[in-house]
Amino acid sequence: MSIDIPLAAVRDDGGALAHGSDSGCNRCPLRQLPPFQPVSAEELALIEGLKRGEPEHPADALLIEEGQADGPLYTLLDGWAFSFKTLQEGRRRQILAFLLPGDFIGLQQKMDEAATHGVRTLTPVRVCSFRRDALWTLHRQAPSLGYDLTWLAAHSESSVDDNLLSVGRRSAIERVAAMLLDLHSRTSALDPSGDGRSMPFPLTQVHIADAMGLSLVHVNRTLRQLSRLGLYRTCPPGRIALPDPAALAGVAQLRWPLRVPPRPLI
Amino acid sequence: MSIDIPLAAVRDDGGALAHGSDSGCNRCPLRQLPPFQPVSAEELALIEGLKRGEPEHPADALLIEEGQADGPLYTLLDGWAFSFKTLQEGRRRQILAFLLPGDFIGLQQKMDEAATHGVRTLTPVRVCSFRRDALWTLHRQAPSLGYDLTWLAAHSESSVDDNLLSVGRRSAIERVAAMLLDLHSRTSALDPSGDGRSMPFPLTQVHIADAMGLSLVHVNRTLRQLSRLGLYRTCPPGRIALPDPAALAGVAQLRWPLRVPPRPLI
DNA sequence: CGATGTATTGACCAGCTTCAAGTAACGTGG
DNA sequence: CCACGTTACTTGAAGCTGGTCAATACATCG
Repeated sequence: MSIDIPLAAVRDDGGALAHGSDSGCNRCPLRQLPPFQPVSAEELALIEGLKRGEPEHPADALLIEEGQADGPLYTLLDGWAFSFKTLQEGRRRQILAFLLPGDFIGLQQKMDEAATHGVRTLTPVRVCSFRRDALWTLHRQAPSLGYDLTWLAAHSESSVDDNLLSVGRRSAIERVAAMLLDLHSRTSALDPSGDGRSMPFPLTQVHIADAMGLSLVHVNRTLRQLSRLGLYRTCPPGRIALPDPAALAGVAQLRWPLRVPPRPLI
Repeated sequence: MSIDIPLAAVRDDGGALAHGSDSGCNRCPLRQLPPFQPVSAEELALIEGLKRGEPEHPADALLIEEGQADGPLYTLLDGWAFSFKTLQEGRRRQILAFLLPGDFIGLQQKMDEAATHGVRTLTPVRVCSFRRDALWTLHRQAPSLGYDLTWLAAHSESSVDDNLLSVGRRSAIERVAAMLLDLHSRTSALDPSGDGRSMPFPLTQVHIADAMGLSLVHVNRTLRQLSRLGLYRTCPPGRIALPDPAALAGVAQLRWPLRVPPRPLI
């Protein structure tokens, strides 16, 4: 059994944030990375004013519970997570999207009375925690950041769209290949020093199955098949290698390379 | 039953609601319907200023093409449409969501260089067409409407989330039942004078198949099965009846009734 | 009155699920 | 340090859900 109490056991080291040009957010290592668009000093100050801290959560922790009424608002700083929905009791969950550093968490839940999907960590994570009213304040005080929020919401859908296309219309091997490539592209963009062939991979085969609408057993067979084709290899601990991404893209019915658009970071 | 705090703030500082204005948008019949939240006179004026017209399109018309660079921006006023993605050549499309009056079309495409999904009409439609720069103008000049745009984007994902849950984790009969109930709830909310049992239904079985990740043949068998169970009946022309929605919800593994939250209309 | 699109049904079979069993890796406590 | 529990991974066998192919019926519309 995992720890399922969203806010318990979380240490929040907020309150000690500097408010100057040399402040914390300005030195946020994420902002230096190529995928993220620059922001003005004013925007940065506003964001920093809404920040509450950088709590950490362990692996396999529930950040947002399905149906939760007034959940948190985060930007994922470090680690992996995923959003999911479940059908009734006991039946397997459907993973909607995998969340990587820079992804915004809780937007959807804040737009509704109750969270329509849950969010759970895959690895230990560090998040940037925002005040409960951050969404409205961002919109009101900085239209450009409000626009960015709409951007994030729209692209969050885009990611689910891709997943739905896979689950609805691709065969098992195509689905798995497409998923591996998607994660490969996104992690590569976040790690300019990477070798472009191997990547961190904290998912178990159960996660792949839950994301792709497949059974665990069949995911295993499919991965073995990709192995035999020389398109997939595990390189412990917690990493995998994709020796030939272009060929994998051929299997996935995907045009390569995948586009990773520049994106706002809030 | 509580309204989200930021939303309440939006409405509070919005000033007097539009009552006596004689403008076109004010008389928009959609705005009178219960699912749609009221807007202030100022907001309404801004929206109206961005409006370009109310073009009509025939049935089965492509409103947005996949990959299109600078597409249109609409609110659907009358008729049905759907968004979709396709894999390569010849292979069947995946329908992502069905669009009903009040739904915003083109938001996602405006947030990217190119449309990530296409949009096609199901019936003849009338749309409210906006200027190309409407999104940014709305955010800049009326934060409350910018907030509404984020709301619309988030709920657009929510709809795809539901679909993904169905396609990934429900059996054929559960999927079809869930889809019928979703459309039933949404159309009922838009038609207070309806009888609550029958609804307009412009979809063919091919559309159902494309939305649910099933083959046409199997959709047909599934509908016949629901017929035999007394949960589904066609009542031409272009309508269906769901004699027992609660029982159908049981089949779909869905709690009934479905919540149709009050929503912004732009 | 063909042409087209939609619905329906049967026969066959493949992709995937389920069930079952066994292996490997790892951490924990005696 | 090893026995044991736990979790992840692997493989085989059997069977079901749903796909494909094919044929027919039916309606609408030039």
